[in-house]
Amino acid sequence: MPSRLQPLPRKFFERHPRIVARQLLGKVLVRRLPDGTLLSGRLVETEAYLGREGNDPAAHAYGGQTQRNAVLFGPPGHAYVYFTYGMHYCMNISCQPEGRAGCVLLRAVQPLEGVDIMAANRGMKLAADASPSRLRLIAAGPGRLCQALCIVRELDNGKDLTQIKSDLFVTDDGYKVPRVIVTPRVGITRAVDLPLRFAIAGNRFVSGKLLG
DNA sequence: CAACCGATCACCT
DNA sequence: GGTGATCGGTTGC
Repeated sequence: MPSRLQPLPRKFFERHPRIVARQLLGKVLVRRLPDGTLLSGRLVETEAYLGREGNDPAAHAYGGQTQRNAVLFGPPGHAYVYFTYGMHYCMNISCQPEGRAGCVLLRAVQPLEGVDIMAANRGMKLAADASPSRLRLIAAGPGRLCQALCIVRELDNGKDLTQIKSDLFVTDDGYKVPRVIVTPRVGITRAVDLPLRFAIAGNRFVSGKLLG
């Protein structure tokens, strides 16, 4: 029961985004809805974005602090949720000590609890015998992940994910990641070659093609 | 299947 | 006024 477990502590997120992105693989993202319903999924794909000192032109923090990206410059372990392409949210977690703006983008989860509700949030009707390829469409990709878990900028941006009472957090259920694949990041036009995308090798719930 | 395109808007220059 | 850390439908090989 991931829900009973503790949120990962702030120290977990205080490290370099590359380390945090790697270490988040296999952890469980938990969302508690207002009515108490639990939605959760195992993180199978993440991307690191570096702070200013990392000289990462693909990162939102690259141009310095603005109103939009202010959360990234705050303490680690907070949600940075932004709206893009006119219709999608993306969720990141701030990393590194306050003042340094690294973060990790959550790109995909393998649905665990509340699968039917997450599918419904995505406008899908799931048959009882839904195939893996269909289950994949629930949360493979940062926009899908947010839609499935009801993550929106208006309510979730800036939320502290390390509080025991938080309705959005990451926890460790003891799962061991068998093998990790590292690739360049997806959907960016600058720093396209940096190997900062991490995924669980062979996992079907990763966005794009099956890796490893 | 890969490639392309349209949707649609917050944000920054 | 241009540009996206995207998605899903359509087109065409």
